[in-house]
Formats: sequence, C-alpha cells, structure tokens
Amino acid sequence: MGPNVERRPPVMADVARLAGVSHQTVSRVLNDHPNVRAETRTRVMRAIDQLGYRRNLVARALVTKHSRTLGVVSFDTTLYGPASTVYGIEQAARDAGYFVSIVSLRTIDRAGVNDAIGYLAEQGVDGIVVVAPQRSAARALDDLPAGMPAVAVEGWHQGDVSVVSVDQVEGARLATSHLLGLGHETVWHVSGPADWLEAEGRCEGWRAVLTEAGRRVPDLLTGDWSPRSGYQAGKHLAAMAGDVTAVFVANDQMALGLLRAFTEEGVKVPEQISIVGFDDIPESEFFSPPLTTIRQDFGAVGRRSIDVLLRQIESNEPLPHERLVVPPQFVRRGSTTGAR
Amino acid sequence: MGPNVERRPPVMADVARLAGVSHQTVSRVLNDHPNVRAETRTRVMRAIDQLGYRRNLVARALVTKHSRTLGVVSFDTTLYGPASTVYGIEQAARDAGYFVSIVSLRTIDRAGVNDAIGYLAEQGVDGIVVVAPQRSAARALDDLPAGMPAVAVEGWHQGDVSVVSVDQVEGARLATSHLLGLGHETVWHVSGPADWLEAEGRCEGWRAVLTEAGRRVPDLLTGDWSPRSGYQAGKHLAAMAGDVTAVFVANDQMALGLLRAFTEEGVKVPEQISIVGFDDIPESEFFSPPLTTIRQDFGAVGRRSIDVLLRQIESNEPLPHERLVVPPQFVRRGSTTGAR
DNA sequence: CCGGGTTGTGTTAACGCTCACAGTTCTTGC
DNA sequence: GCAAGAACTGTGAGCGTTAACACAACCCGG
Repeated sequence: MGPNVERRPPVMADVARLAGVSHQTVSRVLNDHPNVRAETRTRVMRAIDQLGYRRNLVARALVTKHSRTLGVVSFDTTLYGPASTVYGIEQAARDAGYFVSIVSLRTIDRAGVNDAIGYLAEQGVDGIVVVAPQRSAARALDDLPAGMPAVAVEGWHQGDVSVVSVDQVEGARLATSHLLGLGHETVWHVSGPADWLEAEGRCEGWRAVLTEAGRRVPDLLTGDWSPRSGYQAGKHLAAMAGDVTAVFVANDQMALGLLRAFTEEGVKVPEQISIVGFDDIPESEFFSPPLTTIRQDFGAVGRRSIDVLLRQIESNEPLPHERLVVPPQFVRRGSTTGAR
Repeated sequence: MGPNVERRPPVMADVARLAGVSHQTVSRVLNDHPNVRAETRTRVMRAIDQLGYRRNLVARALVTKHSRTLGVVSFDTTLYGPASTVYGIEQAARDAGYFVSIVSLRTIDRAGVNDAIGYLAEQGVDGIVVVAPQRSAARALDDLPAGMPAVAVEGWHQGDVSVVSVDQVEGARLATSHLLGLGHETVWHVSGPADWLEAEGRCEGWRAVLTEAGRRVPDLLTGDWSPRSGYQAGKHLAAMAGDVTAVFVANDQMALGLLRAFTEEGVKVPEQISIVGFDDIPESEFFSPPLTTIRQDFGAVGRRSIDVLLRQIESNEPLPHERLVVPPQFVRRGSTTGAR
C-alpha cells in the first residue's frame, strides 16, 4: 500500500504527524486531558486508529515511575485455596486498572520468596501481594525493598506489613463447637503441616474450644493437605473407631481421604463418626455424605488485599499497618450428626 | 548516615560514580559481558550491593524492545484444568527467564479476549499464550496485533497460530473403548457445554468409537463441568437404570455429581453402572469408588506451549505454525467393571 | 479596543538504560 | 623495544513517553 513499508509499529510522533499536531497533543488526547479542542481530539483519534497505534506503556512507566502492575507471589496455584485467592486478587486488581504479574513458587522458603520479590521489584511493580501461608515464607517480608508497598495474604505477621486473612481460629471454633454441640464427648483433629500458619490457626481454635469446655484433647494427627494423607489418618482413626466419634479435618481434600478410608473399613459417616472439613471446595457438597465444612471467602480476601495495597500505593506517606480479617462461614451438610 | 539523604533509589550512574567507572561498564558487569577486568568487576559489584542497587528493567525494556514478560489470557483459573495449565505455563516461563502477566477472564467471549490481548500488547509483552477453550474465544486469535508471537492452548484453530493441546479425541476413545472392552453394550456420555472445544473433542471421540463398533449412540446429556450438573445428569440416568450400564463423563467433577446421584438413588457403581471420568483431579483417587479416568498432563502442555512461543520470539522470521498434541493417559480404578 | 485571564497547543528536557563507536591500555611476537 | 592487534573502558545518542514551561489565540468587562 504505497510507500509506507515501515514495519516498526507506529509511535506517538507518527500519529502526531498524520494528525498535524504535536506529539504532546496526542499524549493529551490519550490521557483525557481537558484542554484539547473537540475537533483536534477527533482528528487525533482518527489518526490513531488509521495507524493502529497503541501506546507504549513501558515508555510511559519509565517517566511516570508507575507501571500499574502489581506483583503476586504465591505457592502452588494448583491447589484450590491459592488458586482462588490469586483469582480474587487478579480480578480486583484489574477492576482497579492494574495488571498482575505472578510468580508461583514450587517450593516455599524464605530465599525463594525473597528472590521472587526481588525480580518483581526490578520489573518495576507498584506493589506486591505475598500469599505467604508458611511461617518461613512470611518472614521473607522482613526484608522487602525499602518503600515497596506490600500486603501479606493468609500470613501471620507482626512486622511491618499489612495482613489480610480468613479468621482460621474462628473457623476452627465454629467446627469444633458444632461437633460438641451435637453431643460428642470430644473432637479429634487432623491438622495441616506444622509450618503452615493456617494449620496452626485451625489447631489453636480446636484446642481452645475443647479446653474451654473442659474436654480431653486427643492426640493430634498431622497431614499434608493431600487426600492421601487424609486417607492415612482415616485408616488410623478407623482402627480405634470405638473411641472416636467426631473429627475436625483441616481441609476438605483430607476429609475426602478420611471418608474413603472409613468406607473401606466399614465405618459409617455420620452414624459412627461425624466429620467437619474446611474450605468448602466445589466438590464437598457432592461427597458421600455431603461434607459439613467451613467456607472461606477467597474472593473477599483478594479484594480486601488489593484495597489495602492500592491505598498504600496511592497515598504518598507510609500508612499504618492494618490487620484485616475475613469471617469464615459454617456450612452444615450431611457428614455430622449427634453422638450415639 | 552522613549527607546521603537521597531517597530516590540508586541508578546505574550512582553505582558508576561510586565504583569510579562509567555507567557503561556497570551495564557490562550486569550483563556478564566478557570484556571486563576481574578487578573492575568486583569493584562494581561491591558498589552495587553497597548501594543496594537494582537494575530498572523498565528502562532496559524500552531500549531493547524486549520485556522478558509473557502474557497469559485464561478463563476462570479457579477450575483445576485452567489453574494447572497456567501453573505449568508460569513454571516453564520462569525457567526460561521470563515473567508472566496474567489476565483471567470472568466471562469468555471474543471481545473480552481481544481486550485482554490489547492490554497485554500495550504493556509490551514479548508474546502471548491464550488458553482459549471455547470456540468464540479461539476466534479472537484472528485479530492479534501484527507480528505478536502467540500460541493457543487447548484451542482448536486452523488459523494463523500454533496450538498446543491434549488429544481430547484420543482420550475419549480410550475411555469409551475401555468400557466397550469390558463388555458393555453401549456407552452413555455426559458432555461439557456445547461451545467448549474440549467438550466437542471428547464427544467426537466417544461417538467415533461407538460408530466404529456398530453400537447404538445414546442421546447425549450435557452439563456445564460443575458437580451439580453431573448430579442432575445422574438423577436422569438413574431413572433409566435398566438401560444404562456405562457412562463416560466429560470431567471428574461431573462424575462426582453422578456418583452422588447414584448413591442417593441406590444405584451401585460399578456393579450396576460403570463410570469413566476425565482429568484425573487429585480427588478422583479417593472418590467412592475411586474413579477410572483419563489423565491430562497439564504441566507438559504448559512446557510445550512455552517452547513453541519462545522459539517464535527468539527467531526473527515468522515460523510455520505448529500443532502439538500431548497424549492423554488412561487410569484404571474402581468405578468400572464388566457388564452383567 | 485593550489588559488579564482562560484555553489550546508546541518545545524542550528528562526518565534509566543499551547500542554503536571511539578511545585507551595491555599483550605479544619478532 | 615497537608495531599490530587484542582487551578493556568511556562517550554520546536515542528508545517513546510525560512533565514543565512557553507561547499563541481567544474571551470578556470596563
């Protein structure tokens, strides 16, 4: 089409030339600056889509010092919890006009989280969300680049950073009280891995309710969140079926493992043993029996954390650090019933 | 600490000044350029971590025209499939030294995908991966910005772009043949939503095997991937339990719904009805009974798509478009058995 | 009909880096 | 001991945008 064989994508100057204005006027049109004559504006617009011009946000970021990109550091986004949290974060960020750059760690440790934060900082993100469910990872937040707005999600931390999380202790209390309220003498607990903050919180809530009610606190069983580990715990519990009448399991996947083990061993749920899970994954409602569980609102967690982060970014002074807690919700289904 | 109260983060020039070299030498050190004296290198390095300098990748991207960032467009990354695919993509990208910027669509349509691609292009990504499981979304790839390297994942497309996907047709053939091989007269199918390419492929494979074997092709049932829709299909099938002895369900979540419905209706699996799922989610092994299913290797899909994309980015000429297919794997478990 | 404010537009200089090239210093062989 | 080349280092320009300022054209009341 004529002599225009330039393969280089058009830049602002090209648009300016075609529209017969200066590049700065083009910039003003693009940024909705008020002082542009309507006629000029349309002329520029026409030139823009005639050339198929797209502005270069990299150049813009260089001068404004704002990339409108947020960094997210997470761990194994294959799991329902992290995946949902990250999804919530991404949605909230985009609604606010921000991009999201994700680093999903394979193994989670302080060095890994630190590296990830470093990469993101170099890349020029305006702020960072760290989904730091493990104690060791949460500690990496101590050495954030100075002045980098950040927020921790599901991380326990008393340091220099705001935290948004679901109230794990309360969730565990809900689960345990429910079981006690049904008349069970005590409640067993299959917890998550020791280093996880969520596992810790759930364990704490469970223990607290039992202690307050003056009940015996049974030995703790520990899994790794996987259905398989729940299955193993289930085999163990089935062997002492007489003693056990109620189990609070730290997540729904492990609860499924328990269910499977109990089925194999001929232990009836809920007739012989009642089970409460945690998370309310989409599958739980269709387990056999449907699982009584504690729902976490991951979407809310994502939105709240972006709120906090953007407030930090958009204010110039450092803001006081907040601790936001999202309440969990009890969901009664078929896996729990009164003691014999 | 002395007069150094500059709050602005250090730049290359600052490092250069402190090390007593030119900014260009600092750049050379940072980029592992060979021709730098060892002594100079260490002097620069010392200056770098004395100042806590981090290079500004935005400025670098502006001049090199490469951001080392890849864009990913996906849909509802809360689901196991998309989440796993995106995870695989992110891992592979990071291993290759690239960042990943994600846009996770709420609803999937051509306009949405187009917008997302537009945003990513402005942001200066070097290439784009589109996880486009729906026909309408896949079509958005027709109007990619010219010269933008791209690859479609799980997308059927005969156009101008490379595609990486799991062989859905083959997976469905595996499932259906297994059931037929067990002696079932025919196999029913609960498919995914009509517009989904995966649903289509699975349906096609199922139909093909049945036709080739000269069997009756039963009416198709359609779900929406959710356990609930599987539950509804299950209720329907249970009502005609006499006729139905084998069902191939288009994903594991719906299969769980079927299982639940059958349990409620007193239909025994696999004694009365055999079920095969698709995906092999981590839970499937612990369903009651454990689910026979078709495993998709999402990690491999992610790696392959990044391979293809990087080859496009790193070569200068446009490469021929490829069609890479990852084989599915049959996983036999307890939900299938021979016909009466 | 002329000064002072508003409105619209252009000019120039950054932003922090890499590239191309121009120097400078060090080797090396004869 | 000196030319020729290799090894190392410095200089200047430019990537595409926005910010800051300068300037022209217009409006209005006295």
